[in-house]
Amino acid sequence: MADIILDPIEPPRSGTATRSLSVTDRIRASVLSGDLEPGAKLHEVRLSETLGVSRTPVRSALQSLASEGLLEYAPNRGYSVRRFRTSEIVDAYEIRAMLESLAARFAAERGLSDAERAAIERALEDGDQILARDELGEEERIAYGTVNFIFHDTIHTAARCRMLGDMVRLCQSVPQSSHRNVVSFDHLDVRRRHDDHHRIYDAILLCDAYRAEMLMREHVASVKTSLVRALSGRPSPRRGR
Amino acid sequence: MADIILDPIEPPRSGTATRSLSVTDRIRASVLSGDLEPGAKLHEVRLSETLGVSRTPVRSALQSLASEGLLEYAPNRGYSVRRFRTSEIVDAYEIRAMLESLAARFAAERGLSDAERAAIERALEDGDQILARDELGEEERIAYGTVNFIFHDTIHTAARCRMLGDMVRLCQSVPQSSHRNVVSFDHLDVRRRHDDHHRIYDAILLCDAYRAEMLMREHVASVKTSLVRALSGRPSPRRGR
DNA sequence: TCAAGAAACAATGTATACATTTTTTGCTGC
DNA sequence: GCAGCAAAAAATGTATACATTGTTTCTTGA
Repeated sequence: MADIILDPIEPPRSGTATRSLSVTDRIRASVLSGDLEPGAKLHEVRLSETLGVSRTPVRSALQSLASEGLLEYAPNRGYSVRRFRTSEIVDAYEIRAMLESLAARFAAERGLSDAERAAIERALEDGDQILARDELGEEERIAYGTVNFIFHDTIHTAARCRMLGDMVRLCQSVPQSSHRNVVSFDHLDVRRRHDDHHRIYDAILLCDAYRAEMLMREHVASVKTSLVRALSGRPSPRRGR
Repeated sequence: MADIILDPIEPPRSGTATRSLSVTDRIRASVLSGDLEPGAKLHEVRLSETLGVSRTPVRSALQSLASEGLLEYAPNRGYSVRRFRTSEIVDAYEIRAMLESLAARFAAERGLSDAERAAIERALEDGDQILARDELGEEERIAYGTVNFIFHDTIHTAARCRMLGDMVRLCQSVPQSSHRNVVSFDHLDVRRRHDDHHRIYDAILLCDAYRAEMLMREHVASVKTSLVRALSGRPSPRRGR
């Protein structure tokens, strides 16, 4: 039984958000980490006992996670962990490519704030520094993952479109699709994609909306390609350099 | 007070779905129709009394609608009808253009079932017939709205990508963005867009993924253009014909 | 032995009471 | 009259009891 890993929710110390939100985060983490296996049924009473809360916040959390697409719901039959086919995970990257390319276009059309420019430039410099080395250790990978996240997230913000940000988040809340995995690919691929970041930023600065869109679309699509390659077990092709 | 229009929920006659779902549909309709004004606060007790149910299904419904993006939620402060700026409604069409163009590409790449081919061809023929007249009455507009919906919905189905369908639905669940409005534009615009449908279907049949994508993107974007024109009060330009 | 049905069980759906937080009200003092 | 604070009111958050639905198990009959 997989829900043994779920420790009780903290006592209601003030300043904490509602129990419903805490429980939601806890269960979401269990699903995304794979501790709760796909297809597993989520019993309200069992969860409430494990987490030390009543069924009310548990039900609220399950409903939230279902609307995020992480759980399946059937009336009178409860919730279960959604099964994601590989094709769905790959398709999620195609969708992200469309959404993020639109975000890049919006950012180019609508301009960056000073803070956003600073954040991106910082992310680019930090990335340059991390990738200067020949080999990447676990620590560097995590660090670059953060840098990568900041770059993309800042552009989503600069797009000034809440719905777009929400949808990108939906794409990312798919098991095995988290941004952590992105950096676990080939070193050369990561460098190439960091190069993409520089180009995308240039296009946005120049208000070249078309180029920003196309570059971002290709950028995200290349992650899909790397993913497919990794899933099929084939090594990444050596390009002439 | 606007929630007078909400009649009580039907008694629990069997065969009906859960009260939570009924309440969700009821409140969603009130929000989309504009009976509940943007920014209005939704009090759980008041709603439960008006609808003749307890707070439990009301809370469930409010949470659902918030995750659909129709309501705002703040912990300990409840739910209110989300205000949509005009820019957000327009942006929703840009997002739809990206998503539906991807759906058209997927449909072209993955092929149509016999039933889907039949459904689209039926929609195209019905549309031809409706638009053959010189003027469109209210009845014809509603009929064409249905035809238009079937065309797009069938392509979403043919894309074989649940996440894509879910996201398009999110785009459509924006006030003033319902497909009903699409047909209330200029007659020539509607004809032009029906022509688009024919071309898109051709491209999908020919497995021309690139063309299907581009045509669909322009198709949805043109709705945005019509919307912007309608919002700004300018008449649609007469093109030479 | 197996299919069909009924009863027991267990799960989810709903109502309601209580707890906590937010908002309002009204008082006090300047 | 108004700023600031305290108490009261009202709203949301949570727990729990009950209702309804779904599932399992056991019995019964062929």
